[in-house]
Amino acid sequence: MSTPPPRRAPRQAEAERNDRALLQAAREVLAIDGAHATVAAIAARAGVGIGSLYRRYRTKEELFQQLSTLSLRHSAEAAERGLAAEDPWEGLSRYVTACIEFGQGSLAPVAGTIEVTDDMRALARTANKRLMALVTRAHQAGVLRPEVTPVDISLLIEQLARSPVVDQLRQQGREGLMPAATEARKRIITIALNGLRAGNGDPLPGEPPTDQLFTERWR
Amino acid sequence: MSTPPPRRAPRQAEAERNDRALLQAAREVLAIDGAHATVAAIAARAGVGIGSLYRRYRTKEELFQQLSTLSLRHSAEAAERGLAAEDPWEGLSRYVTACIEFGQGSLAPVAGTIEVTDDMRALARTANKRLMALVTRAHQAGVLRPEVTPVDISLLIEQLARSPVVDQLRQQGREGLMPAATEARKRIITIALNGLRAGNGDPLPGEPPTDQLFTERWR
DNA sequence: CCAGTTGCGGAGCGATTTACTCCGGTATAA
DNA sequence: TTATACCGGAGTAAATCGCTCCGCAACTGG
Repeated sequence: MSTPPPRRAPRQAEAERNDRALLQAAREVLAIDGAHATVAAIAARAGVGIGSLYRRYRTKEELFQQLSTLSLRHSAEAAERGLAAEDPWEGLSRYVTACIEFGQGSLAPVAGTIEVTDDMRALARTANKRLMALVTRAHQAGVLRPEVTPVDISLLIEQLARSPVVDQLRQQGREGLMPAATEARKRIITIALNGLRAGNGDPLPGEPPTDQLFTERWR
Repeated sequence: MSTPPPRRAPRQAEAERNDRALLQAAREVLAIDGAHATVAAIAARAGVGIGSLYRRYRTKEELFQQLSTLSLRHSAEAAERGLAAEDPWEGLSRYVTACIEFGQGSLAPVAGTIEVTDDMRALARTANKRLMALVTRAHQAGVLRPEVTPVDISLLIEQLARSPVVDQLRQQGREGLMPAATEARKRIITIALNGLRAGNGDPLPGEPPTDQLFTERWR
């Protein structure tokens, strides 16, 4: 009848490692399989049993929500770091690079399939506000093509956030070629970033895109 | 006992229309669902019965092989047109644009899952030879960044050949936003092409990628 | 060493989805 | 009208899905 004394969980460290592995694995599997990503594939890639996944997240949707929240938080932080940089171009290009490397783009396929929480909405607003500041500052410094809008930047990030080469080599298990693929990917990103700089090449066609393109997909 | 006179097939025109619709639908579904694309989804998007699909192609693999062959043929032809252009930059950039618009990138997920025919190998060789010529000519004219290799170009095409925004809006059936998405996509492509031009921005990092990255994936 | 507790992996479950077959019906040329 | 070539999609066995459950291993306090 006595209250048992509080005890430190025996295997808590392993649990935390597993959680991180699950989140990273989920990003990778989502990048490869898109909307058809399965919990079995995620658990397998994390080197973790299915049971452990379902102890931490009650459903597949809950896992994806957590993934989205973390991604948005990371994006907001990256934008803050970008604004902290002295050089406007450095700030913007580091923001873009950070978003790409974190695997922001893996989340595209879950848009519309999960319920958007208030947390997610607030983080998205913050990140977007900071991105606008980054773009404005770069425009004023004259280092960014004047026609480029924040939505252009977001779409460019989304476009570069998945790497067909890297994803497919991962899927085929050809780990030996991965370093070369990662290097090649960095070159592609550099090319795209160079295309954003002021003074180079053809003007951008069409009207500036509205952010409806970006928000509407999450319903 | 007389030989029956040759007759024109009653519904042959419809059959041809269906074939074209199937191929286009396959490209779209592959772009959205990747390796998990199903025959049912392809037939439905084409507005055609499953039976009609299987009358034309004995298996799913046969359909994908035909798709790959057509895509390679298109790529070789686009490179030829590029070489025919007078301006070296115009020739290269039209080749890139043509490859992207044809949906070259939809095929990435089928790499390694289908048997490569001799036809496909020959077409790939031709296309690659012409791409090398395009790149060399652009280098000699001094309009292309000197570090850029043909493999860089191929990887850039692959990177741009799928559009996260467009694909997802299609999947969600939001046809109303598609024109805006298509315009926005063109801006992204222009940005990337501008990044290829000589004289702008940072140098490309790392070693030039080997074409092992590109060939190995088809086993 | 022994209990006691906590988290582990994965076999198994019912429901769904898969590639593909088969056949009754329909559009078209003669 | 009749013959023919092609159509759509219900149906089939097999595979796969998200998720539950439980026997077992790893760790802590005595």
